[in-house]
Amino acid sequence: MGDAERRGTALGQVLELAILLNDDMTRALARDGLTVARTHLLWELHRRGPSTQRVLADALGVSPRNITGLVDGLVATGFVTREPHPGDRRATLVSPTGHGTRTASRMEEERAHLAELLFSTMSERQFDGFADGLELVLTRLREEITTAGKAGP
Amino acid sequence: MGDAERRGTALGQVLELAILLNDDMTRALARDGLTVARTHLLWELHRRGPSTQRVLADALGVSPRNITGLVDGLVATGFVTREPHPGDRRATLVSPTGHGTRTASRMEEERAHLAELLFSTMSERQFDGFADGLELVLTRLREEITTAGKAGP
DNA sequence: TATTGTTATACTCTATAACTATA
DNA sequence: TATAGTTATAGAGTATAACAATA
Repeated sequence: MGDAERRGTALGQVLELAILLNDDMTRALARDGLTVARTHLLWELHRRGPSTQRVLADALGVSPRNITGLVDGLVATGFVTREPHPGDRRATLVSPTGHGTRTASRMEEERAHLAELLFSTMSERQFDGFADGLELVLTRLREEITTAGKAGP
Repeated sequence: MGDAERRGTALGQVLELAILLNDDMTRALARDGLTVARTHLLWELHRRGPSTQRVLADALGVSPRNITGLVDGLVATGFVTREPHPGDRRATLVSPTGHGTRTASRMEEERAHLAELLFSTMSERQFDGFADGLELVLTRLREEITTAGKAGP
């Protein structure tokens, strides 16, 4: 196998990994009554503590209108609450409920468990080699994106 | 840094890589008037040649109704055609247009270019280490999915 | 009776634009 | 005048269920 072909194979595997991880997460979240987008919001809230919708819109990089919808869904399913912001009557403060906090914490544990599961079969040397390559690929991709912004399927 | 922490960092980087690749592809496809889902269909068509919608539904793992919508979009934007199936008057045959075929071919080239860009800075040894680890991670994840089907965010 | 694709209906994520209430 | 969040509108992706035409 030539270099180009081996690189193509590796890229294919990276893309497959991305798809499998995404599908797996989507399935797992659905069991909790969550979607990927709503979980992303819950996650930011878990990290930042109670926040205005404006802050969340900037954090997630989506429109304020979109945040309204995501918060609507999370309120309806009991993961967050919407309360008047003390001090700015235009704003609302979104906070995780107990259920929301417990769910986010559990997801942290499950993520650690997944990391363990994926990497525990590797030898120290294998893991280091993988981690080094990963770091390089990520750096290269970040550069490429800030430079131009183009890719294939 | 302990093992658990290093594994957590690596998983985080894998997830970031997945997100960056997805965003990058979405942006690039939008310039061609395509979306990820429509491109996936065009791609299958490019590989399989003219196919019925039923076959495409099975190939993409989505509902026949969804294929109707995706094909509608691709017909409207000139990437594929819908014709009566000779031999089964229930079915329709979806085929790539010249534009569709050219676009798919160009995407193949761009993909090879991306692989080159991501991996060309690595030494032979680095690449091999990364590819080995990637193979292991993918195998482990596939196992996990067929076994149960659970993960974190 | 089984299969192919459609119409009908619904939910989620996403965006822009116009508008309300407040700063 | 500027900001926070909403309503209004729109498009894309996804699903199930009912139905038509054909096998």
